[in-house]
Amino acid sequence: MDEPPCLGERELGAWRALLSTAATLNRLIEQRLKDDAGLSHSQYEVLVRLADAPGGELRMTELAGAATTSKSGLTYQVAQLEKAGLVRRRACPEDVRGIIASLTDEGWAKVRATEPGHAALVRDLFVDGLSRDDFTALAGGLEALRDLLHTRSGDQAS
Amino acid sequence: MDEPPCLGERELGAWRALLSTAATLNRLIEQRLKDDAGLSHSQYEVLVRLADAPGGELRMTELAGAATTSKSGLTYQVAQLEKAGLVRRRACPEDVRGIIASLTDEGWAKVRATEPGHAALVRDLFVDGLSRDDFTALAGGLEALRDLLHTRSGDQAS
DNA sequence: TATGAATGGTTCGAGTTCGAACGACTGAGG
DNA sequence: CCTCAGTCGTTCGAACTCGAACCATTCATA
Repeated sequence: MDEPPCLGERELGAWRALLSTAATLNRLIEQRLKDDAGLSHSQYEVLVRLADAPGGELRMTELAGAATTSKSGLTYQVAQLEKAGLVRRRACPEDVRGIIASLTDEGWAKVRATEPGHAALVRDLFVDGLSRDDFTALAGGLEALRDLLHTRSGDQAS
Repeated sequence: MDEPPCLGERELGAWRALLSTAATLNRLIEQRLKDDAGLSHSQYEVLVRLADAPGGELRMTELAGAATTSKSGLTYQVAQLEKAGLVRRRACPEDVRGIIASLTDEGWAKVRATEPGHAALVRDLFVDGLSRDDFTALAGGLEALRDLLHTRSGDQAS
């Protein structure tokens, strides 16, 4: 009944499954994206976040907060995207420190062109592998975990 | 009834939750491991795989197959671990090409010293966040997905 | 035995990632 | 008006990652 000092079979298996699944999925997605659109996964994520935002623009901090990358990593990726002509950067009117990243026309076009193939692959690899019920359960668990971790991440302050 | 060309709310949410959860979890684990033991997450994974294997040794290929990293990445990490004195490499008696990586005494000690704290953190962040039933469902889904992807990954041959 | 395909592991170069340190700016409290 | 803590985004150096190219060796087949 008492908690063992280390993880049991069950927990360890689930943990490894999470790591392994995420890694493999990431690798396959990355490859497809590279072949189809010449984008890395993180670059594509940035583009999609922008496309989802009103007006296709977002401040760097908001972008970094939602993303899977660090502040400095975001700076790098946005610079790459700007070099590629997919994103433009401009000053934020309300705060001189702020920088707003916004999609160019070319950026919009790239997102529209890339999204269907990407979505199809995600569906193929991730969604269609499980029964409807299993998928629902998985989705629920993941979202609960994400929310939990999100609150946990912001708790460093005294 | 027909599948939409793009992912629905439901699927997209789950997909992002998976990416976000894995990334955050990885970051927190990495940090703890670095502070506690001076190891990166991938290094720790290599050590644990070895500790799980009979005799604390495994051939490079077997190690790479199970791990979340590529062949060349593994070479690099094992070299780091060897420099740190935690792992030794020796020739494989049955196949001159092969290399066997094995834990040193110091490697065993490191694993034993690090595991409890690591396990506690995984339990805290990953396992204890969900109810027993939710966790079981999540684990089942993840393991099914991993197996599916594993077969899918080996299908490149004609 | 010879030959060609496949495997095991390393090396190499380019790209990506992170955290720490930084300069610029804001906003609250005296 | 000052000052001082906190925020915004960038820069920097070091570490990590990957795929492709590469030898050495094995295995299958003739």
